[in-house]
Amino acid sequence: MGIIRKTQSVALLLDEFNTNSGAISVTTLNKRLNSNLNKSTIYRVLDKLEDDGVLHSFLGDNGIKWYAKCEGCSHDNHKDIHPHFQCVVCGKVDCLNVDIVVPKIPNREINSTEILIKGKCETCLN
Amino acid sequence: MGIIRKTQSVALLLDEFNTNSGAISVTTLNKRLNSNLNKSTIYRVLDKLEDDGVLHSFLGDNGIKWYAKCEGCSHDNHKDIHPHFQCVVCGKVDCLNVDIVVPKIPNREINSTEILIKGKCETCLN
DNA sequence: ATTATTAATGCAACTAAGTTGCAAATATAA
DNA sequence: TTATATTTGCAACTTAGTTGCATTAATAAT
Ligand SMILES: [Zn+2]
Ligand SMILES: [Zn+2]
Ligand SMILES: [Zn+2]
Ligand SMILES: [Zn+2]
Repeated sequence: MGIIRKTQSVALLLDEFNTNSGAISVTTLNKRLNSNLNKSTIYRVLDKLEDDGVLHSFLGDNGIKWYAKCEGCSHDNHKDIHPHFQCVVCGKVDCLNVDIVVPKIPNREINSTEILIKGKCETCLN
Repeated sequence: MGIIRKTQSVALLLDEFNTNSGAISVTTLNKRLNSNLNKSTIYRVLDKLEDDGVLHSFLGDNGIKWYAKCEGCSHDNHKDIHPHFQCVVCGKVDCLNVDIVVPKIPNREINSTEILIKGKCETCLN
C-alpha cells in the first residue's frame, strides 16, 4: 500500500530527491535525516513511495539499497527500468537513460534485468 | 592473499562447488556447513578462493552474496565476467555464458558491469 | 470548531549478513 | 620430532533492515 496522508516525513524525504540529482542511498538518507526521522519511518516511507511509482530502488555496490525518482511511473505502471552507474571514486550513482539489449536465453523466461555499471563519473574522470 | 595450506575447510568448501552445478549463496553454505565449519572460516576461505581465481562472487536478489566456480581464471588473470540468472520461483542461480553489449557512456569510463537477470529457470518454466 | 477515526510515527528490541581480535589448533617446513 | 606460521573457532561486534505496539497526527465526520 502506498502513501495515504501527506505527512512531514513524506515531505522531508521527497525534498531530498527534489534538491538532489541522481540516486540517494538509504544509508545516506538515514545519516542526513536521523535527527528528524526515525529509521523505521524512512524505510517505510521509501517503500510506499516506490509502491506509488514516485521512486524506484535498486542495489548498488556492496548490496546497499538506493532510491531515485521515477519518470512517468504510477502505481499501476511502474516500468522505470534502466541501468545504473556507480562511480568507483566518489560513490555517486546515477540513472542511465540507455537501452541495453539482453538476448533471449534458451529454456528460460526473463522477467527483469538489473544492470549496475561501475566506473568513473564525469567529475572524477580527470 | 590466497590459499596457502590445503586444509579441511578448503576441501569441504571446494567439495560443495564440485558436487553442485551453478552458484551457491553464502547463506546456503553457512547452513550446510555450520556443523563442520565456523562462519568466519567460511567467509575467509571463500574470499581466498576468489583471490586465487578459483571462485568468483556476485550479488543475487536482495544483495545476498553468491559464489560460483571460475573457468580459466587465476590470481593474475581473474576475468570470469558474465551475467547471472536467478530463478524467481526456486531461487537457483546460474552463470550465463552470454555476451551482453554495454554501449559506451559519454563522459564516463566503464570499469565493469554487473548484470543479474531474473526470471524462470528451465525446471520452473512449466 | 470539536470530536472520532485510522494512518503514520517513534521506540526498543530483534534478525541476519558480515567482520575482527585473539588464543588455540593444525598444516607444512626444518 | 620440533619449530613456524597459517588457519580456525569463538565471542563480540557492526551495520542494514524488520517488527510489534503504544503514541501522535492527519483527515473525515459531526
Ligand atoms: Zn565520481
Ligand atoms: Zn534509476
Ligand atoms: Zn527455478
Ligand atoms: Zn558466474
